[in-house]
Amino acid sequence: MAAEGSQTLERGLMALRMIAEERDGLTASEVGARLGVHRSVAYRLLGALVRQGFAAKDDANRYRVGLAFFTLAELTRPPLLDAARPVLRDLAAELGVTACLVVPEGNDAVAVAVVEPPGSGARLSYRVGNRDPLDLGAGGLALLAALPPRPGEPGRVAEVRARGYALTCEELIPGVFGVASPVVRQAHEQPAAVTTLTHREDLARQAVPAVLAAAERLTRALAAPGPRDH
Amino acid sequence: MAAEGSQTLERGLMALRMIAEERDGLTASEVGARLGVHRSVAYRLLGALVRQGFAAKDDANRYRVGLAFFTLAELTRPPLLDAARPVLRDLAAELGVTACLVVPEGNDAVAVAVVEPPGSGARLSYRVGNRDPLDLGAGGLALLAALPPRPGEPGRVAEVRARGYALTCEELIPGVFGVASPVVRQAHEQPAAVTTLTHREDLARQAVPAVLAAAERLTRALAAPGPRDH
DNA sequence: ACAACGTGTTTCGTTATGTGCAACAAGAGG
DNA sequence: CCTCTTGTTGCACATAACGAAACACGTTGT
Repeated sequence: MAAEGSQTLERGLMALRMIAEERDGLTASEVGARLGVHRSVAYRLLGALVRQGFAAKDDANRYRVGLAFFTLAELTRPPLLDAARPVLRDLAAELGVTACLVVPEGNDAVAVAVVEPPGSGARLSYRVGNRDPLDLGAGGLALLAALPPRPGEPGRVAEVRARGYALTCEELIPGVFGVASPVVRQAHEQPAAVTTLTHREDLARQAVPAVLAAAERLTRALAAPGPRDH
Repeated sequence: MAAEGSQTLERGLMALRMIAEERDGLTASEVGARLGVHRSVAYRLLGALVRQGFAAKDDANRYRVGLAFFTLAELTRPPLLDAARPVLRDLAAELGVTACLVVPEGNDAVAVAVVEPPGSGARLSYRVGNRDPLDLGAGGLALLAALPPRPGEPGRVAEVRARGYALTCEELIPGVFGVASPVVRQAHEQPAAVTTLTHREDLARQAVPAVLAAAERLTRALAAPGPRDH
């Protein structure tokens, strides 16, 4: 089940990920260095990305993601993301914590949306695309509770399933508390979970009702037929 | 300035675009047929896309876009798109027309967001990613009016610049009228334009004030510091 | 002023790499 | 039952990607 091959494609996709993750873009030399290949190779890879519209070259020869990337992403964007944004924003504003939406992939929980609280106070930053094991952390536990039972899942998942939320203390990151609640979806669809991060335990405990309400609100929003913007 | 090469990468990116544009995904054989290569080649290309997370294989061996694609798009998503969605939605609902946001690329106007009116009536459908020449159609003219003057731009651009909107009659598609107004942004930033499509001329003329208001609303929303969701 | 360095960019020979074909397994349909 | 199509994997060959070298250009430092 290996099916190796397509070295060039893989390197090109790595380059695409690199320029997407750097807000200021990258030069061909930098991409080559990170990829461990000669500058000229990176130059050609980036040229192909540009020709297909996935990257664009700056005035200063820095490469950033291109328009084709945005338009394709917009075409395939799941309604879940549009529905989640206002819910996360309100949650972050109400509690003053960082609010995320996570979905399962393999044995990980992946963050697909993150909203940090308004204002200039200290905040916990969590990036879209971050992944943590499903059996560690509030978000992953909430996902496990929404998924069909698996062999070897942690015992406390039953508790999360009964209560409707998960509260974890410093499980993933020292000094960080998490509160999460699953978003129920169609039986055949992948679940999701709303989760919040804070470094104060009292805030985490107070957050429980709001997180539960946010997950329910999102569940209802997905059940209702959303605006058709296709 | 040619810089050819990277055939494999280009084919892989084409495959990625294909599976993103088909809502139901594609099989390896279908991708191979459209690409003009052997099934086994498409199979290996798609395998590389899956390994990098840009594609995912269905239970029925159909390939769709993968999680890495969404997370990268979310990381690089311009604030313009988030700000535009409610504006376009209100505009579409108020007028009962299709509302779009377009940005310039090269000599084309590219649609980056489209909202169709609610309800089940007949609607003009326009897809994200569609591109039309800048000098044809209301959206393109509005962009030209917002861009620094170019040699050889159509004479009526001056008029659009003065009035603040463009109204075109069946310029791009027979029977379709367009109304557009530019969104003003920072001097060094790319302009955008709000545009609407309808097949009734009276609706188009009545739409002018609302389109102007929507473009102004979006301009103000971009000037204000948006919520930091990073 | 010059020199030394780091770019972007192109050309070129070599070799690794992707390609196409064939073959096998599995499933659907007739 | 047979047939057709699909997914999947070896294999030999030819292509296409690689890395080095070279050139032009702009910076930086001396």
